[in-house]
Amino acid sequence: MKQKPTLKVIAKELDVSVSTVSKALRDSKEISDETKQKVKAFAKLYNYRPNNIALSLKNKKTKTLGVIIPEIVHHFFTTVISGIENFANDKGYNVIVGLSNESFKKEVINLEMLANGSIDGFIISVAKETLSFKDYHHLSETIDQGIPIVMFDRVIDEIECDKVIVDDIETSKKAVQKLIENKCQKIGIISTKDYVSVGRLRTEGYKNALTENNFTVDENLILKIDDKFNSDDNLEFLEVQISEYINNNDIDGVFAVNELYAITAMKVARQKGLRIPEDLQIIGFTDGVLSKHAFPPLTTISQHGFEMGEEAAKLLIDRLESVSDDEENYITSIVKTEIISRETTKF
Amino acid sequence: MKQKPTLKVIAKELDVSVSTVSKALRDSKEISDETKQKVKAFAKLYNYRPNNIALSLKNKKTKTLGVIIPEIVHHFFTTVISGIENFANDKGYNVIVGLSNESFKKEVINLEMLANGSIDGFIISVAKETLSFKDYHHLSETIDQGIPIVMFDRVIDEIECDKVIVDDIETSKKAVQKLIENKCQKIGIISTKDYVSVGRLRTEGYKNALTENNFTVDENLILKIDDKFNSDDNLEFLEVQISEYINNNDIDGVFAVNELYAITAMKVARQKGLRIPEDLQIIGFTDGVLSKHAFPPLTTISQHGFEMGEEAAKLLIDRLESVSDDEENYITSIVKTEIISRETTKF
DNA sequence: TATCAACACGAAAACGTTGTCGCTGCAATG
DNA sequence: CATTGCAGCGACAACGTTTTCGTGTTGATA
Repeated sequence: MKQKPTLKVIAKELDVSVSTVSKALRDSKEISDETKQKVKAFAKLYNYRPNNIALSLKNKKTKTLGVIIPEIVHHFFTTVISGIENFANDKGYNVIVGLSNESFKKEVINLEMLANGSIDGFIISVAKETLSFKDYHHLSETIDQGIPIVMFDRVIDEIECDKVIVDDIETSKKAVQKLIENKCQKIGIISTKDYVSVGRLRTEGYKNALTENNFTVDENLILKIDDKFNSDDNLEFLEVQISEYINNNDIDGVFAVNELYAITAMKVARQKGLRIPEDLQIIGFTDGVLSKHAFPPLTTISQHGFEMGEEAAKLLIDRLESVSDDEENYITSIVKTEIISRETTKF
Repeated sequence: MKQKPTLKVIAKELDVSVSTVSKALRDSKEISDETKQKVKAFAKLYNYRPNNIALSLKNKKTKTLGVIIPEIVHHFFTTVISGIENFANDKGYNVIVGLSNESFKKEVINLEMLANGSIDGFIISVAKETLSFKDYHHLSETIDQGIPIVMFDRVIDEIECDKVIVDDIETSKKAVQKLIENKCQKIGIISTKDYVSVGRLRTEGYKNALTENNFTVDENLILKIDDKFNSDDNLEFLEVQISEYINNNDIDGVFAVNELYAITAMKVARQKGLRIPEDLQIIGFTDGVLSKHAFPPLTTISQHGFEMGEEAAKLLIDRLESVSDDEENYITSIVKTEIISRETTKF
């Protein structure tokens, strides 16, 4: 087992000083070509790599981004991580991932665990529990300490920082508009409780589309699922709620606020003998594996998670590397969405 | 913006030495109760947290694990990460994620980027390209430098290190056995090229099951998909291959080496007018969202990714924290699999 | 009153790196 | 020959922390 060589051992071995070795490796003009050759050859031979930790300490920069998300077994979030990784790696940054599991406490712990010098900045999608508690002190304190945060998807209006979102209102309006154009008469929405910002906004877009087309908004057609935690754990509960909803309302079009809700709606509709899209047209949100491989393939809205991730990473790194330190000049970046028409809608 | 306080500023503020502050905070008995109170109160007030980087440099331990996987938009891998995170966090470790995108070069870069002191050890599932190139120098060199590696799922026999796998041969044998018991007469397998260890082993298990039941092994029934890269990029290609395969062989049972192959097989079978499971029974490998939400729900083998992740993290942390430094004493941990019977098999 | 332990604290080194500054010796200049 | 200039290198501080090893003061004991 070869131990990693340090400047010190190279220096001793070559009988020069540490500073000389350092300078030689960085091609300083203070050092003679002869010495440079010697040092570089030796360094190469022993596969010298500067110790990152020492550099971090000296530079007060870790070149590492902290990403905190509610769950990782989730297509959208992993797509975003991909985008973050892609951009960050290109810029020489590493990505360290923390999972909140939708829990406020775990989110706080994760933040504190990393905010002690381990990372230069955060990219966060906040936990549902945090949103429902409305307790954001950990976030504002982090920003206060000079560690920048970029929020994506689930953002908090009260906190000032860079944000990356889709235009939820406009997007869901487009989706409902499509349902209307497809001759749906009675259109429902399967959404989340209002404390989840995306759910609230998408419901708003749904309502807007209806009123603009002279449909009356029927609150009975608005289902707000209450799943505080990881949705995979209470699938039956979800199914029961959606089943009741579909049985009680003879809708012919439904907009679901995420993929899972849409797929579940398809499932219960099929059990009820409804044909898709003849009897019921469905549009989902977030284009993941499920939508693509569902039967029939689900018409859905693509959030372009990869681009969101890239954009979030770009905003964060820009802020980290900007010398001007212009706080309060925060950017909210809105990434475009797109309806992917597949087979759960007539057109 | 409050800057993070250091021991030095606390010391200056309280007019004591840095050592005194450090000792007071760590409850050293060298320090009087009075001073301790004073220091602790001040530290709390200014929300002092020891700088992790400085600690890492001093202790030569980062308390960070590097996880390198081929892709992250992938149910199995994210499940494993969940397990790793879960275990690692409990032990006070962070997890830094690197993506190889199935590329040898990116795997090497990721490894080098982290092996300079940023992490204490690696958990890796190697890229397909690495497996096909058979170039493992980056892995052996890392181990040589004293950085332990734990491999999972896709492992390399030639490299000595801790490993976490499922018993692929035995598991796929069980699956095929089930197909046989379900009265299938002509059973095929959709696998990968042989350089992917899991594909090779699962094919072996398939053959074993057949011969043990006095079936003849027909090489035409063995489809070895050649997808060197991210499988999502060439879905059509995949579909074409599987479609040809199913059209040319009138099989009534098929074992697919992963979820996507199984789902695609279902799709082309449906297009061909085959009923599932009446005309064709299908078993997949890796229980992900697709299997659960497919129509009909797919019978599949659960690899227990979460447990694999936990086990990998455990092996790595055990090795990191073991004082005895007993190299060569490597463990290969085999986690149990389980057949989840759903509706693509008769029983 | 002299000796000594106990107590409470400070100085300094170390982890690996970079950059500033200063020093030495040699060549070129007047 | 004396001065200057510069090439080439080393010493040292600094980043923030922990820990070892002093060191000075106090109070008690002989």
